[in-house]
Amino acid sequence: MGEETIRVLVVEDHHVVRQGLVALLNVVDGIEVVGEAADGVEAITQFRKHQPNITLIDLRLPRMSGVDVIQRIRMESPGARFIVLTTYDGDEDIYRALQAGARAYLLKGMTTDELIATIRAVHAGKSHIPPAIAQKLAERMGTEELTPREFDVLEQIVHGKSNKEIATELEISEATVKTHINSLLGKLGVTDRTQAATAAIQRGIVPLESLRKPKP
Amino acid sequence: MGEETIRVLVVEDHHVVRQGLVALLNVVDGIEVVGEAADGVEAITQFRKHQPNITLIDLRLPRMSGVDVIQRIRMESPGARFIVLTTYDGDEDIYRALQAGARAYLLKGMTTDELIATIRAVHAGKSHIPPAIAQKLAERMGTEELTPREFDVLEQIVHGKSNKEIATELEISEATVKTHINSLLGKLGVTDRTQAATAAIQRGIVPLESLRKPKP
DNA sequence: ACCCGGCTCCATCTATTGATGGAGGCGCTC
DNA sequence: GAGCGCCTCCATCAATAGATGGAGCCGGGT
Repeated sequence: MGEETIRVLVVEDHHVVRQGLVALLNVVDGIEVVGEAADGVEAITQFRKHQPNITLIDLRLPRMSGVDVIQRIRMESPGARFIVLTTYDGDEDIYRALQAGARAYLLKGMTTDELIATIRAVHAGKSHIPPAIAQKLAERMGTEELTPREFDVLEQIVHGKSNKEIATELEISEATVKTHINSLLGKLGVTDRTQAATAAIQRGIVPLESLRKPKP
Repeated sequence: MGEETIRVLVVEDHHVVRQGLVALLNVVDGIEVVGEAADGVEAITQFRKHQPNITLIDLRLPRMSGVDVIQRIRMESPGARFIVLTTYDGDEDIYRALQAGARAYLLKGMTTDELIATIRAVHAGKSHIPPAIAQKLAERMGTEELTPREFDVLEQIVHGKSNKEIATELEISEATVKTHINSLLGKLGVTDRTQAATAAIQRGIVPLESLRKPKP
């Protein structure tokens, strides 16, 4: 195995980073970049077109998230192999990406050698999760899952809503909002809504980007 | 002007991104990468050693922040020219970097052509701030400055402390804490501590990284 | 059928938070 | 030295937030 050239698709929205990656990989023996995509939708198009052996993918993408792309492609091509490549290390994203079927998770701080070694390893059928990431996953395991409703409430809290506003927004009573808050505080291991908000952001449960714009 | 080769120093902690940038720039006519640094301290060493015309620098660096590096180097070499290159667009960092003397601020999403054009422009003595960034700066201008004490309190709020805990931590009375909170809420344009916390994170006033570890 | 977990609601009580107005000290600037 | 902004403290009040315990409904699984 590994005799043939490894065909790679690079999905990354930052032009310079993507072009840099392509430049770096194309000079490596046995690796060929067969396609590039700058957003999630393009990623799927490019995947179908080139059927790469390995897809190097960032999770933060315009139009469709990396996690969604992985899920979607794996439905069509269960054998597809993904290496997640990202700067961000929010626990939640790591978890979701691996759930979706990513074989490896690399932070952008790794060396070129590590990247290449990982590409070869994953192509050979192996998985690779760095110790630092494995650590976070282990920590996460202890964490209880939030119920859908608790998640809704948490989202509103992060967006700065009061209990009354949340009640109106979700069309439930304020008492129920408090009930949900009470249980999510417990699950997150925090003691008040402010801690819940920062924890949610820090762990990537609620994306920071959702704060930028007021809302429709 | 512009006859000679532009000597560039690349400061970026992510290996693949840095190597990608170097690879991209070195094939450009009239630009030569004379040095690389992966953290703030190394950046200063490399600057002294190579005296580059342009320093391409990320703000998020280990050991010493990009803003500190710019300030430090500008004290020694007031003519030094910096182009800030970052993914993150927290208002506060933009402001501080430009204050410190950066001539241009680019997001990593730009194209290679834009990057090269900016390097040439800055070398020719011009400045370059993209419209999106200028926009944020303008918005920021309307914002009142927080006093040192208000900042201390805000920091504690983001870290999930109660008023009582903040009072103890800062060795002031709870009443004083409330006074500070009241005025910082006004300055931030929010109505409660939870909104203050998310706003602080979103605007980059309190770095998200400070949440990772509890603290000594 | 029974049980369990999630979602809903309720009432009650306490603690925390935020608003307001007033007040003295301190250091800087005009 | 008068004025100004910051920091400190105080008291008081109203609004929110959080804890607790109890309750009914529904859907899935044993």
